[in-house]
Amino acid sequence: MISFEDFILEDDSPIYMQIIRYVKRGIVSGAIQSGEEMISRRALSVLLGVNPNTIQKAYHLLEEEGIIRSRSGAKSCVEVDEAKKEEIRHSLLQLDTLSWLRAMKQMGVEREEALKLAEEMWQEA
Amino acid sequence: MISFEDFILEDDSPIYMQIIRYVKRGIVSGAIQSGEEMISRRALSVLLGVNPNTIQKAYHLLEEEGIIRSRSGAKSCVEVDEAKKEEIRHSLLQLDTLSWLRAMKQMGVEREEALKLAEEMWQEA
DNA sequence: TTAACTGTATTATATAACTAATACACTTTT
DNA sequence: AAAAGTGTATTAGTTATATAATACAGTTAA
Repeated sequence: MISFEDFILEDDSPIYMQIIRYVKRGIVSGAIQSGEEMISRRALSVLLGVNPNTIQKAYHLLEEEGIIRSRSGAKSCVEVDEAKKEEIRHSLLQLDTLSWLRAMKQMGVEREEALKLAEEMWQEA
Repeated sequence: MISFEDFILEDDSPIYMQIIRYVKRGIVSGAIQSGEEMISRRALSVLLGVNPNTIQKAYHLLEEEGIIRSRSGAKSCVEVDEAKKEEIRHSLLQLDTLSWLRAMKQMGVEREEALKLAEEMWQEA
């Protein structure tokens, strides 16, 4: 079951967005596999100290995106085929990297300097 | 005068935050220098198609952070010494890079793969 | 000096994000 | 079968974000 063990709340974006991001990244890494059960909405709300409705919003959106499947009464399950996984992987890698590169460019950081900085900070991240 | 020429609205974070980020990054790159006049709140609101109060919120926070100075009736001015500039540069580089590296790690991307991806995408960013 | 522009402040409204409390029907477990 | 857990829904309230319409006093420029 997906336990959200290493999930940490940040405060830059809405909580339900952070939950969606966490699940998507887990799917990309392989830590979350198709067929796995999600932790229940109530349990996750207690675990994160967040309102159940906020979790419901995240799960509902995940279902609308075709990433999880829910049937009333039972736990929700992750359900993604290889094509979906590759689609998620591609879009996340692209968007995250682009926004970092644009930040560096806007700050006038040279390519080599940016790469060197990333290389040096890798282990502490 | 700081004209916000290349400023583009994205929709992931609040507009007033994006404005603050834009000014800070400009200071780091040197595109925005201490002593320069800011575009007026009203003019910027027209330029971005955004409510004047939203601009006022951004400018007010920039003043609270000790980045601009305002006197009633005259245009606001950027006012940052070298120490402040270095502080901004350090925190922005650190935070932006850390969040990208964490994203890569959460997706199970190896260090070499991440660096290679960034290198390849540099020009299109 | 006047007119235009500027920063600042106020009041009102709308939507999004989050919390709170509760209810109902379905599934799983005991 | 009964209890516990589950997805789903509803209603209400708070805070943050953004818009809208004014107003006033200080500064700048004609």
